[in-house]
Amino acid sequence: MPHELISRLLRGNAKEKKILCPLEGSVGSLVRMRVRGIFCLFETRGGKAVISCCRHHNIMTVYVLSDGSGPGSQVPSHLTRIPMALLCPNTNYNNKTVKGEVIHKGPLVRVATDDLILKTIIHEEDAMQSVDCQRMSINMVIFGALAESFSHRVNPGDILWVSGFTVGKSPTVNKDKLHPCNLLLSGDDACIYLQVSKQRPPEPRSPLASRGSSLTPAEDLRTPRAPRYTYVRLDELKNMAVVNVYGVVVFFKQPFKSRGTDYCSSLKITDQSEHKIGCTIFCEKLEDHPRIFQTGDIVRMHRVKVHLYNNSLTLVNTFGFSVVTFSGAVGGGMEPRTSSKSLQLDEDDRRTIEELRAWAACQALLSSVSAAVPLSAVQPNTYFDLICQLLAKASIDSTCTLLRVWDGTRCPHALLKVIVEPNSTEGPSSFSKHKESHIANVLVYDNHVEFSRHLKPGAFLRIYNLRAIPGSSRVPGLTSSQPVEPDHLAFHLHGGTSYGRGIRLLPENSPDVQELRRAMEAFLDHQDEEVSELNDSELLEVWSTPPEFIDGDVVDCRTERCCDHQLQLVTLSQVKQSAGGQTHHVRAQIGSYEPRRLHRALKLFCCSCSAIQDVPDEELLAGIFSEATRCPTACAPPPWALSGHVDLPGDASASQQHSPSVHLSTKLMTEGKTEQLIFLMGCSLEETQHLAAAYPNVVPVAPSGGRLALMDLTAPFLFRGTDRHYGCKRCSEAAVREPSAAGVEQVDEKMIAESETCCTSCS
DNA sequence: GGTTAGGGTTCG
Repeated sequence: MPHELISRLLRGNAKEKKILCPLEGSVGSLVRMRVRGIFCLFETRGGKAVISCCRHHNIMTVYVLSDGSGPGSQVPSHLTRIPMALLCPNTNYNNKTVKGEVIHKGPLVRVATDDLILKTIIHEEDAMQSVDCQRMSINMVIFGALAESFSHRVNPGDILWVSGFTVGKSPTVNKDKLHPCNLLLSGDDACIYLQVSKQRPPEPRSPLASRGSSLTPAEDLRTPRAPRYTYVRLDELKNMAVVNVYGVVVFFKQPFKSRGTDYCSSLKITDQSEHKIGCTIFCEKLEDHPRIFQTGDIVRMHRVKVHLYNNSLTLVNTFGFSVVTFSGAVGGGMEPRTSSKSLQLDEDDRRTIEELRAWAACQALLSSVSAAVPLSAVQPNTYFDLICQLLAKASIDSTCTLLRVWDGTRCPHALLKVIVEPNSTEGPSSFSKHKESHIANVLVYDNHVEFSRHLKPGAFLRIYNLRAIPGSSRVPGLTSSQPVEPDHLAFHLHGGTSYGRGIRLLPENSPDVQELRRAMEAFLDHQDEEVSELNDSELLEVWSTPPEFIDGDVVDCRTERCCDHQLQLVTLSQVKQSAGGQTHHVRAQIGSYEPRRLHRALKLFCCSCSAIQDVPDEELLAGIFSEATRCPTACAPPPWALSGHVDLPGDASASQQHSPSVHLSTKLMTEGKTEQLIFLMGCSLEETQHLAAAYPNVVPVAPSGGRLALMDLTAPFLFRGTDRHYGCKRCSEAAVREPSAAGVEQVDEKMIAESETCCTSCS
């Protein structure tokens, strides 16, 4: 194939890509060829091969502009800037450049074996350029090595100058309301000049990076390189050295406010050398501190300095410090906990972590440490960690705050009651009798009062070194008229940070929170049974909202009502004081609602067979997805699909050991709608959502009987942005088929549902 | 390239 033809194809419109060419060699349904450095994908059709896709595998990548003399000064002078608003298809943009700030960066998606695609949105700031807002942000599609380099180098907030691009019509303009064109970057000429956002922390200086020149070509990240970091064992530390270390946490304190400008974390780590080394971390921002949940966690620290203090070596963070924490559970997840934007995590790191986990599991390192205890197992006169959900909180006085928490289990001991004013409570001031019996009142003192100020009801917490005290003495807020209850268990979080005393917010994805949710779910299921036996007044208490009756007349009941604002606005307290049977106009903020788990109040409705089914809750869905990820079985992709692997960006890919794959319809590809529909296999719910943000239609699939199949119909069969579309378990016959979008401008849920023989019941 | 803290239970 002549090089000129391919060059034309690369720059040309979609129609030109359908040129027929003679079949060369053995061709299956798809074949890949390399012609003068250009990868072409051919699809057989009637003894001829049709070019499906072809990309130049260029090596040049993203240029990072040097700091200094002002933005844009190093962009080559032969390039003239063109306002984004003036871009239109089929125009020659040689020697032109478009400038914009990255406002969205999609994941790097691998299609076939050698091609990569990344979608990003850039925004043009300068007001002088255009008054048309829609034309101020544009989708940019980057192919090949440039996409890979972009994925590693560029982040939202960075400023780009783009050249060597072509301009095509945007297939998503109706949906995303962005510029009607796309910027397409592939081939030799495509070039990106990058000005890293000032807000972004600088990356560590690589010894490989060249210095002194105004333009620094980014490293070619596909080539294996020497390990970026070396780690020093804890028995080989030398005073005053700046080192990188790995260690198992044997002691830690949550960050606390120092007398200086920073928060201070104190921890002690060990490794196979059995040396225990204390570490002190000073950082102004809490998020830059080690995110340690429990002893046994593994930390990796870069750029800590060895100091000698009291004849012991200690580590203190120094310039360019970064830390990442992992669970210490053998065989556990590798989700990195870090604020670092440029996390590097390779096979060596994973091996080091697994080795430390395996080693620590055989050591008696953690035997003396207080483990987390559920409320059902709390013993009087002990210190323990409590993993719980905050339901409500109330300030008692300047040195004491009440946290009302639960973990779904019930403490066998009678618990201290603390009476506070309902209007001083954040969160619900009362609960059903059943739930109340599962709630622990935790009194936190002194420095923990300040931290508690930031906590919101609903948050998941780990409270460290909580003390269970029987026969409580007088409690602040208790008036003399209230009897002291001698045999009740009180929970105190004393002031100070001894023994790591403190509170930590747990993220939703932590295994502890997932376990907590299971316990709460079990509680709620049990409560549902009880509610059905409750009488009316108890129901009122549970639902907190009076039934829709006024003077015995049924009030019009709709999901949404409009207020005509004819009545005078009154306060809730005025309503409470007024006689019944009146209509009021109030404006109020929702303090709480029941049922807390809204998915219980919403149902999916099938318009074909009128079946009603529950909306699955997130945890159940996450379980279905992770189950499908865990059991990778061999699966032949359908003959109509072009298959490849997905590289998820940053942390996500680093933390997953699975290998997600993507299947694209070759038919859609030839119709120029490649990205309109992707079939995704082996991704977690979170990853699927992530990709759904970048691609208009994402169908999760799983192997079944050696073939590609839809997932269990409990799960959505289609993600469209944040919308989820479900099949009907009763009447949908789910199957994966190649969709046809001939003559259709845009792929939508209806079209997909029809081709999947799956009815949309709700979204 | 400068401070902070430098684990080891409150005293409610």
